[in-house]
Amino acid sequence: MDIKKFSALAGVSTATVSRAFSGNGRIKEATRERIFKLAEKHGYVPNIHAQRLNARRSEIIAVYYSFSSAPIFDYYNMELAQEIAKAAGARGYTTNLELTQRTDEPSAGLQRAATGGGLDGIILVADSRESAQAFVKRFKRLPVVVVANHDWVLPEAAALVRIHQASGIREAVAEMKAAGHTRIGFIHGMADEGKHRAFLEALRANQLDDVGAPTARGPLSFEDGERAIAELLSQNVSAVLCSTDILALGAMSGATKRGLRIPEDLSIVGIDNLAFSAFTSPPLASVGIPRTEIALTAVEALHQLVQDETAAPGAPSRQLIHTVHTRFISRRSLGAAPNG
Amino acid sequence: MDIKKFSALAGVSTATVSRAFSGNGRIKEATRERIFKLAEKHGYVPNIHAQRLNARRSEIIAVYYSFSSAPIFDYYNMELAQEIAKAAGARGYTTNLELTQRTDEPSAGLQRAATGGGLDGIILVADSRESAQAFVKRFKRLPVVVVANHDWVLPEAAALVRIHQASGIREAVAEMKAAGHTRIGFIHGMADEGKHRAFLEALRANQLDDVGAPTARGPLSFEDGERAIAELLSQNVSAVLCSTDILALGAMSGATKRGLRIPEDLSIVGIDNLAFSAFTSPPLASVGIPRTEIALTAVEALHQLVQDETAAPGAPSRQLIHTVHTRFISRRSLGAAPNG
DNA sequence: CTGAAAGCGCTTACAG
DNA sequence: CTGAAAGCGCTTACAG
Repeated sequence: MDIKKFSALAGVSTATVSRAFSGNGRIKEATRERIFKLAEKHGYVPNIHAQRLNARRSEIIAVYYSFSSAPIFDYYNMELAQEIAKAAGARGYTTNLELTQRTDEPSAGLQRAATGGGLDGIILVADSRESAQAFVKRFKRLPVVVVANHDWVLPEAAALVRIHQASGIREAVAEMKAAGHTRIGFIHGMADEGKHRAFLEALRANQLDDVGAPTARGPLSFEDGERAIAELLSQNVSAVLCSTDILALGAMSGATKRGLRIPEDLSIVGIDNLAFSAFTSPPLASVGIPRTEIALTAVEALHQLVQDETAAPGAPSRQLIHTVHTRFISRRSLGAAPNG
Repeated sequence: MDIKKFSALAGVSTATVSRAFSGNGRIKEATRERIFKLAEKHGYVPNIHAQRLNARRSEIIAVYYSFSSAPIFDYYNMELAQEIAKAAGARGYTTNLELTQRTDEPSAGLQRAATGGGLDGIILVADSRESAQAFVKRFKRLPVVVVANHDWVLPEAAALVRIHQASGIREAVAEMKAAGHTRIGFIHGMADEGKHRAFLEALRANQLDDVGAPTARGPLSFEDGERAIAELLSQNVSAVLCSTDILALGAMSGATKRGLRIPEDLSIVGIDNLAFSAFTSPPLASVGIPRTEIALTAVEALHQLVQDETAAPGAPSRQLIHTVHTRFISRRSLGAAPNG
């Protein structure tokens, strides 16, 4: 049943049917109602592709993750994707779940949709400036919002949502200091120079030794965390900040295996505040990322770009920059220093 | 740049350009190459909505979760959605990430897409027969694959992927028995009658008391697990099977808080085998769900339905039923019974 | 308020 | 192998 058959059946023109469904143009309330009733009865629904073809708009966005090396679609990113999908849905957009094996090579589906009008825009979650830049360049014509760590400057991006990791990290280090820790280690994640820099700054701000701060590489998995903590323990740390909660959980596990109690013998703090981090044993103190705020901000920014593009196609617009702040979440894995 | 401008520019008809891109119809290799070069140069890409309008096909599917009460889009479902998106991508489909607040009311976007031709099909992950039936009825015209627990019969569903929870649960109980456990408790999740029944059967199969087996309700969160384990501990269990890993983690946490060591004093086993369950402390023994197999099977089945529908629209086809088996994954949270 | 008709950007029988 | 033309199912100026 297409609009032609249906309009004949309803005894009106296709134009009238179209107006009834789109809400555009004047139409008598009575006719509209009659059309709706009939549509319901005969199961007529406008074809969405014909509408999109006309509108040159799809109401679909994609969330894409661009990483500097291995692709990670881990819990953190899943939770963020969820929030974005929710915020996008509230704005009338459908969200594509994009997963890809190669970080430097968007999937064929994404490519196709993005260049062929199948996507109104993309929210790019990127962990390195280079990959974000490459991505933005590749999809020059499409509205792209980049969600990024704080200290990036990305002139090419039309919109930028920056996560100010430093605020939460500063709070975390202050808490550690307050708990009597003076020798604090750091476990690296992927492409986390920003976090590490913020950590060093926080040490200085708290009159702690930043030059001699013990460091170990993750970068990614629970096992990486287990391995890394072993390294750090030989360097006599009493507390460790980890670049991600996953690494922190690995670190807790590794320390426990070595017979240490957390937090009595060793304090561990993560970054990300995953949903389950509140429920590990002990519960993991972590730097909380405001996912909902990030999602809302990114979707609003994208919507703005889409609107602007509609209003004045091709017109250069001012870069939108938003910054969201992180906050330390205190939990039992951070305790008093052993002999403080 | 549309096909008209571009074909003029290339000095051929729109038909030829179309054939170059679609791969349908004969076309001289040389012309095709020339067209590709030119398209690359001028940035011409066929409009995807026009193509879909013609094809009456979108190459988009949705994964939808239908739950008997509160909506849950937890780690388990996220991991499954990932696998489905991956399998779908390999088949050329894009996957929509559907999240909804009301379980009985698909989102407006899903509704619209599903009925307006925006979706080729839906993979429905359902935890109750009723909700699955209602869903299938609602989207009568659309290919729907239902991913469900084992013992469902769902005549309305065109395709069914059944997760045979009983096989893994049987193995789990056998292992507990082998470890000397004779009094095994169960923590309920949501809509998990199937799992519970399998548990009772497994007890009987192992000559254990199924009538007196202590039981507590979850149903959902870590906290639920913490609460439930407290109930069970007063009933003198030495091992507990939990309906989900999340509940199991809560149970471990609750038991630990009460001063019990796992597995020395109490053994805990989950169901789902989440990615992080291998890394909790102690690592959580669990019934593994073959997510990749489920995803592949579901996508293949859906693809099959789509193909059938294309070949013979409206023709009733045989119901596709696949069963995938679960398996017990042994880890440290299951140990010898205290005084066995 | 409603309709006839052109147009959105492709594809595909049908001819050649 | 290639082209002219009708068609996919809507929308929207333009008239009335």
